[in-house]
Amino acid sequence: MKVHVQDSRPIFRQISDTLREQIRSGALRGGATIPSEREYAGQLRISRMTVRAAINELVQEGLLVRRPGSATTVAVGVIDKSAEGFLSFTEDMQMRGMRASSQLIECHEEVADAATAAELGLRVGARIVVIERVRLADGEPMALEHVQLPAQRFPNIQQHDLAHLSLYSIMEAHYGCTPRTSDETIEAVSLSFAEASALGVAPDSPALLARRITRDARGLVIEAVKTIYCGDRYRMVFARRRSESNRSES
Amino acid sequence: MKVHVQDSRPIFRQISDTLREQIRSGALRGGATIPSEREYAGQLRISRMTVRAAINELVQEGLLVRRPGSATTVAVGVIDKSAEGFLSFTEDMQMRGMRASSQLIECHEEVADAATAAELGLRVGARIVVIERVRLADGEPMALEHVQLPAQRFPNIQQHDLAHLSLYSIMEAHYGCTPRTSDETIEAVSLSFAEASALGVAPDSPALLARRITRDARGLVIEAVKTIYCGDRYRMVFARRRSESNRSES
DNA sequence: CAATTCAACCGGTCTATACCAGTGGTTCGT
DNA sequence: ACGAACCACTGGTATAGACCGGTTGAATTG
Repeated sequence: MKVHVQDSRPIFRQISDTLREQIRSGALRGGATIPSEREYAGQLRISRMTVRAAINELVQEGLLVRRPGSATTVAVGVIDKSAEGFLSFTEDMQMRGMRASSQLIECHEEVADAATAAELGLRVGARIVVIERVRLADGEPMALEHVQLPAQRFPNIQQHDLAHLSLYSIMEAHYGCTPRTSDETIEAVSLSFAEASALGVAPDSPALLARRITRDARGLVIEAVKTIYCGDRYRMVFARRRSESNRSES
Repeated sequence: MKVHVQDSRPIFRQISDTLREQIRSGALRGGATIPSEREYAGQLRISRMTVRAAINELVQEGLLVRRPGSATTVAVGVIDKSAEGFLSFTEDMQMRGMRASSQLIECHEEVADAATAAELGLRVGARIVVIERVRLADGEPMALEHVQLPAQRFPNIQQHDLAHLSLYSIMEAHYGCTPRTSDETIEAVSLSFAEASALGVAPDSPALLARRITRDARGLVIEAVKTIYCGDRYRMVFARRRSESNRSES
């Protein structure tokens, strides 16, 4: 392993990126012990604290496990980090190796009622954009999606290609808005006749109803989404991690 | 704020705990700016790096937001951390203010078939413990739970009070085993006649089927759980966070 | 040989210091 | 009045050293 001064990344990130790559690529197997912090420091001629910062990142991500008094090892059950956060439908399908697209059913501005305004953190009467789409995966109907956005935050968002682009990528590219946190609930429901016919399945089929409130880094609500996933076509995948009660220096 | 030498916690944890409490209690509102790192350091007569370690924890948890060149502020949309990890059924119900209990349907040892052995990371033929329970919340049937454990890791676990205790608390107290990561899938299904009658609802009712593989800190599988949640009684709650592409020193 | 001791090594915490790159307000010159 | 330069601040990164308590295996002792 080497560190380069001309690299724009900070040293500790160069190290963590290298280690991450070695783990992902399988060069470092699960359970393998990595060299000690002092060894890295001496080898690379950098401070031990810098090495620790690098290793901290990977411990954080669940890739490494520290054992005081003993060596640091590569975690065995590695969590797929992409499944840890939350994804837009487009991203979700991409991850499953499918192509996402949409049939636009509705897209208009309207005035927020009390409940919606509360959800989005707006004043009653503020304008919102409502987007309703059938979401397709490789051309097959997979879900019904109902999105509400604050109109002021995303002016003229209707003009973009809502049939093929990820909503999050549009937000990020054109409005400088990055989704950061979400509160989500999931329940099982039976499809109504209208929903079932839109998805091309039998009425009363079981389905997942997911509601999501998404916020950006400042804590502002950027969308309220209600998605109905076809029960026999969609399975939601999670990778979760308990925070250790015995936290470390972080 | 004060730090105490006689406190067994490390200094940086004393600080982060205090700050966490101030945020949770509302003494520090969302959006409020906290004193600078150098100010804390001077005030408490400790090193700035120690202050950083404390603040890092809270940034990590999404409670604080750093803004280089400017102040660190309390995050606005605060994620409920208890909903971020994964919970045992008992913990889940506790969080909702309900009392969890169980009706034990099955509890026996058996030999793992190929599929189960693979799930639990055991050799085919290894012994496993199977626990089947109806999970009740405040006395009402809420879910059907099917748990498989490696028998070797949890000898005589059948002896414990599986009707009232959290499985995780038993694991932790008697086997020194802490759940750390989980891979989970959730789908919508219709209840079979048997399942419906066990839960006391109509057949073909919609339900959530959750499958979970749980691992400890070493990456060893400690349980494989299949839970069927009654659709009209249970709603799954998540708080999720996207990792920022622009990571910090951590 | 078994039990104990001990030293080498591990990560965990903390200090004091240094310099950088941004941010935002003040001040100065036009 | 207004832009430019400056400066006092913020967090971000990195250094080199120190001490602690736990782990482990080898050396020593009974």
